[in-house]
Order: sequence, then structure tokens, then C-alpha cells
Amino acid sequence: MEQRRADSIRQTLEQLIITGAFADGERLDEIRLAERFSVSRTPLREAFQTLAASGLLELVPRRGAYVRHPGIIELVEMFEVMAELEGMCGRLAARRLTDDGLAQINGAAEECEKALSDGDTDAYYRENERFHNLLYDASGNTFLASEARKLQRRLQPFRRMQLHVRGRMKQSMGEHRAIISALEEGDAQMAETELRGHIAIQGEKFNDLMAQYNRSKMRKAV
Amino acid sequence: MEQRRADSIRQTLEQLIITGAFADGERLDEIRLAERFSVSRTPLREAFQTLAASGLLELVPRRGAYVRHPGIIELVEMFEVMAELEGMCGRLAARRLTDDGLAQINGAAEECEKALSDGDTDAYYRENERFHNLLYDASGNTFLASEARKLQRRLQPFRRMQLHVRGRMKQSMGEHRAIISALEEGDAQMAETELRGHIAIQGEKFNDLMAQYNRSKMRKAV
DNA sequence: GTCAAGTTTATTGTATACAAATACCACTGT
DNA sequence: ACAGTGGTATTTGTATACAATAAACTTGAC
Repeated sequence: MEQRRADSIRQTLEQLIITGAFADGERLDEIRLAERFSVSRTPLREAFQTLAASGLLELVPRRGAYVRHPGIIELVEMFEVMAELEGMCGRLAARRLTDDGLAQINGAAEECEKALSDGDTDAYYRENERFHNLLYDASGNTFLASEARKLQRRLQPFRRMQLHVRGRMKQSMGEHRAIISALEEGDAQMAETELRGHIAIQGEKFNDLMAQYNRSKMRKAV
Repeated sequence: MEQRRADSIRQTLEQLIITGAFADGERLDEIRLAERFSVSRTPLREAFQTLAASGLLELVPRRGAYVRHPGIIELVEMFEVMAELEGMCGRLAARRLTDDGLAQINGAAEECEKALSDGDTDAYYRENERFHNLLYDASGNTFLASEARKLQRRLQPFRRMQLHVRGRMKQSMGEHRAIISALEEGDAQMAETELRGHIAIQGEKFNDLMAQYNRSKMRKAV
């Protein structure tokens, strides 16, 4: 399926915004951006609409498009919701998971283990993402899975940051094991609790991280 | 704050789609719609982008915009997620609710009571919506509240339909009382359970409703 | 020197023009 | 009769032109 220019612009801009290439509150100049992407303003503005819908931009009528990075408060709120969604995925997955699905999840977890012993943060992040995505699908609720993925994408750089905290990768791996064990036993309550905690810990401890947070550090971590 | 044409088109189209003015899978003709709204294709297409982002349209490259009504399965999935979000709102609200917030919620509930005794379904729907919106805010998590509102809007006509089922309005009111009582006692667990059930019941029993569901009936109910 | 009003400039919002791709349809050949 | 082909018409995607509004600047009065 071929893609419109507007779509590729959207993807590119989304990644640029999420990874912090633009400062919070910065106004995106339509003409300059259009030149930069070698397109006219029309597809660019269509991309703006989509990005605004997902909260990455704020479109102020007659004033322009402003990038909106979540503040610390909104970030904690988003983690709180993410924890709930993942917990829900775990609860449902524990009841609905197939043998094949479990095998795939186990596979992703094993890749995580390998990345951990290699000390390869990038690989761990990648396989961790796969682990969670498989779990979303295992919930058997495609709408839930899609919402979870949407939110995961927005939290992406912040989840990634945390892996660089000393010991976090190992701790995360331990939590994965507990999640899998709950899934294997079909313990919905346990799966929910473990997953919620697995995400909530990231939100709750965020203030610590933010204390030493600044733009350049974040970009490096990403 | 004045509004762009694209915004008002988006609102109008959203309402038209949600209330079922277009059939599922129907292609929206840009030119005809532009004429109908007395605008050019440009603002219309910008509105399309936003509507596609919220799942109301599917934009197929080079083929057009197709309205996408949730099927019965997706609908049940959405109710399942809505139940979780509302339950979460209840849990948080029980811990964070202020006296003033509780008073407002009580106020909305009283209006519901009045609508119930008057047999006024429209008024009940309106005040019920206010009741739930106050609850979202009471969660103290603005991101959660905004997500809950988004999903509520999409489920709007289906929630509304249910009020026309014999006895549902009275039953709903009883659930509201239980929710308030849990909030008053600060019982987070109870508030979550009650609210989740309050929404889940709508999703779970949906198959019954759908058995006799058809387009014209739905439009009448809305 | 500062503030205010008016004018200029820049920027957003919308309409139109054009390009590119798809759908439609008649026609031909088997 | 039917599949395939070519050509036309329709429709989407993008560029550009124009209109409307807000920002920036100039000028003038106090």
C-alpha cells in the first residue's frame, strides 16, 4: 500500500516531536517546514490535524501549531492510565491466552533475558516493546490493544530513559518473569497486579528521574 | 475563541456519523460534501484527518474516506475499556474527592432522580452525562478524564439506546446511588467495582439489544 | 521617551488549479 | 458471451493563489 506524502510527513514529525527535536511550546512554521520536507503547506497541514488529534500538537486558531510536550504532571497521569490499561490486558490475557500466544510471549521474554546478559539496552528496549505488544494482542480485545499501543508510543522516550537507570533493566526482567508465571497459571488477578505494578513503578518514580532531567540528557538516552 | 470552518465541519460530521446519518462503509464524496457545507475541499479534508484519527473514518489512500461504524464485537470491546476507565475514575475519585466535588455529583444525581420520576428520558440522559463527567474530573487525572470523555462520546448513541429499555433507567439510578455511597465512604474498591459494573452491564447485555437492532430504530432512539 | 493609533508585513485559513491515479465504459478479439 | 484493452471521466492528492486575521513596525502626539 503506497503512502501519501501527508502520511510520511506525519510519521516523521511524530517521531521528531516525541524524541524531543522540538522544544515544548515551540511554534511550527508551516512555510519553513514545508520547504524542509519539500512539499506544499497542504499535506503538512493535514498532518498537523492528525498530530493535534493525538495530543502532540495544539492548534490555536489563526495563531499556529504549537508542540505540546507532556509536563511532569501529565506524564504521571499518562503512566497511571497506562498502568491501568496494561493491567487490564494482563487480566484478560490470563483468561484468554492460547498456547501459541504464550509461546510467543515467552520467546520475547527470552530475547529480553539475552539482551540483559549482553547489557544491550537497545535490544532490551526493542524486545521489551515486543513483549508488551504481544500482551496487548493476547488480551483478545483489539480496541484495547490499539489504545494501549497509542499510549505506549507517546510514552516511548520516557520508558526508554528509565532503562538507563542503574539496575532498572534487571528489575524489569524480574517483573516480566512474574507476569509470565501469572499468565501460565491463568491467574488473572495476579497478572493484572503484576502488570499494573510493572508500569506504575515507572510513573511513580518519575519525579526522581525528572530531578536530573534535561533536554540534552533525554535526547542522548533516546 | 472563534472557530475555523474545518472545526465546525468536524463537529457536524462527527455528530452525523455517530448518530448514524451515514451507513457503515459508505464513502464520503469530498465534492458533494463540500457543496453541502458550502466550503471547498480543503477544510473538509482537514476535518477528515481528525475524524480518521478518532476512528470514525477510514482513509484509504487514493480511494477515499469511508465511515466506519463499530461492529458488535468492537462495540463490546469499547464498553469493556469504558468500564475499566470509569472504574478507575471511581477508584481515584473515592480517594481524592473534595466536599465540593461530592456536592456537585450529588446535585447531578438528584437531577437524574427528578428526570426518572418524570419519565423524561432525554433529561435523564443529559444529567447522567453530567454525573459521569463530574466523576471523570473528580478522578484528579485530567488525562484520564479526557480519554474517558472521548470514548464516552463515541459510545453516546449506544448508551442512549439502552435507556429506552424497560426498567433500565430505574436500574441505572440505583447504581448511581451505590456509586455515591461508595464515594461518600471513601471506599475506593467499592467505587471501582460499582462503576465498572455500571458500565459493563451495558456492554454485556448488548447482544440482546442488537438482536432487535436496526438502523431506523437506532436513529429514532437517538 | 513612551504610548497609541494606523499602516505594513507576515502568517494562517480557504479556494482554486493542476497532476496523478483510479474507476468506468465502450470496443475488440477470441 | 466474455475477458482483455484502450481511452475517457471521475476522484484523490498536491501546489498555488487569494483572503482574512494577527503580529510587527512606523509614525505622531503628549
